[in-house]
Amino acid sequence: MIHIDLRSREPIYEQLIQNIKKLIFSGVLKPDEKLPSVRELASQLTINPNTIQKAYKELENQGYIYSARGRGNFIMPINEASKLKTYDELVDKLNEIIREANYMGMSKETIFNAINIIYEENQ
Amino acid sequence: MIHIDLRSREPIYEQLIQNIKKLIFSGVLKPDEKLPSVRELASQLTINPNTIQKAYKELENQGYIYSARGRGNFIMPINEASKLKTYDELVDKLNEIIREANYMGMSKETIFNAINIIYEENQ
Amino acid sequence: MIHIDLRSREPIYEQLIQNIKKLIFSGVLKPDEKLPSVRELASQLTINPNTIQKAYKELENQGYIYSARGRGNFIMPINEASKLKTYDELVDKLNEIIREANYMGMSKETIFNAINIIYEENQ
Amino acid sequence: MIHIDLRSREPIYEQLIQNIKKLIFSGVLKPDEKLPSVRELASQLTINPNTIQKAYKELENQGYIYSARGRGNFIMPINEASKLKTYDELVDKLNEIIREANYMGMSKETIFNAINIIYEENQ
DNA sequence: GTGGTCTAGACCACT
DNA sequence: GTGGTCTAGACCACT
Repeated sequence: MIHIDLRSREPIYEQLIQNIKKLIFSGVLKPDEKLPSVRELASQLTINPNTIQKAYKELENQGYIYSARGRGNFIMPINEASKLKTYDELVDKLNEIIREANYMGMSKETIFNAINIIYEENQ
Repeated sequence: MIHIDLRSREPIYEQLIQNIKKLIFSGVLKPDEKLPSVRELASQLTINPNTIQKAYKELENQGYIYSARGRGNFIMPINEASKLKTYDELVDKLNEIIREANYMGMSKETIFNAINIIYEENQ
Repeated sequence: MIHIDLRSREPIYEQLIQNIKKLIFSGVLKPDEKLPSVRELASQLTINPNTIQKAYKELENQGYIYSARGRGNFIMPINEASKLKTYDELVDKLNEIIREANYMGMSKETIFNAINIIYEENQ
Repeated sequence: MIHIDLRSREPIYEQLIQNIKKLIFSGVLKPDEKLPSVRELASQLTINPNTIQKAYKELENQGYIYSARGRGNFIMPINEASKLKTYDELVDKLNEIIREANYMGMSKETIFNAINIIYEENQ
């Protein structure tokens, strides 16, 4: 489920973060579900436990998981308020993308087409 | 022209990068135009020159400016190759946004509405 | 009574701890009074029970509440010893605050003014 | 200048953070001054470089220092806006302290006396 | 030289 | 068993 490219210039812990986020967003990992323990995932991926720990810590800082000492790491459930916060953040990111797309000469249609294709792929 | 919110939790050099990108995207800064020197901008904004340097360096890495030793930093002109590269990168970013939006329960319509509003604001 | 800002960057369990402390300090929660059960408060606030548990555990570690297995969590009564301990801890915290205030160029008067205003607000 | 108690329950990296903050607040470390390199401080204190790195990273997150790859870590200069931000944060902390002091039965005079003594000690 | 990432392996606190 | 901290030592990117 988790794929790490050890030859990539992207740090392993960053790849781990992106992988786990995808699993959360796609619903593979559900709210309050327990993540593999640091050691377990480390041996599964043949990656050092410290690197897993670093990724989990960062996911905790970003609000995607929570950790309970002696019990493990768990997926943070979403609620209405966190939805609003995320909506604001996503709109900010969309704004940046659209400004850059405009500068690069892409039309509004190009952007809408791209998004339509993404929605079809994600279905 | 550049507004830095020193009370924000966003690092100053990140804010600088975003500010300069906005000036590039909006056409205030034109291809091959010279940016203020590190020292000049530092004294203007009463910010540490090292912070300006860090922002310029990152903008150079991202391909938005180029530096000419002894002459200064300049806006990188766009060409077809950079357009294609940027298009691919923007689609990747859109993909991430849409995955997270889906997870947060936002409909396709919500996203399209947000984008329409952004286009109206940017006009 | 308890207000959680889910959009804040402050972790929810930290906000919970601060909220419950306020209720203790203001006398709303009295010594030996029973706190809502973990499940009860979780459903009231539509927050994950694990988060409530984490906050209760930390309040217990800090000496503000005690837990009686099978009966629930209760407000810890204060005694002379805990007063002395708290006094020393508060003086340590004040010391840190004053050192940072000095560094930031705030005068002694600024600090005393701030404290006077706080006392008026808390009346 | 930096004193670490290896037998303390407080993690070494936390002690390091507090020590460096004190050096900043007392003016021993000045704005834009270079901190000892990770390796240098590690060998000075006979502590592992990773632990120093962790402390420096956290100080960077908290806005007290900034890091420049290949050059070192430096003290973040203060400015008017960061003063305002800090003022707000310190008032929040004072508020918490005063609420707890009230609860513990300490009078306003007790608090003011404590602060006066702290100011005399810091002179 | 310097920060950033990573491995291998250990011990502690807490459940 | 599990997360958190720490040591010892290595390699890479950047200045």
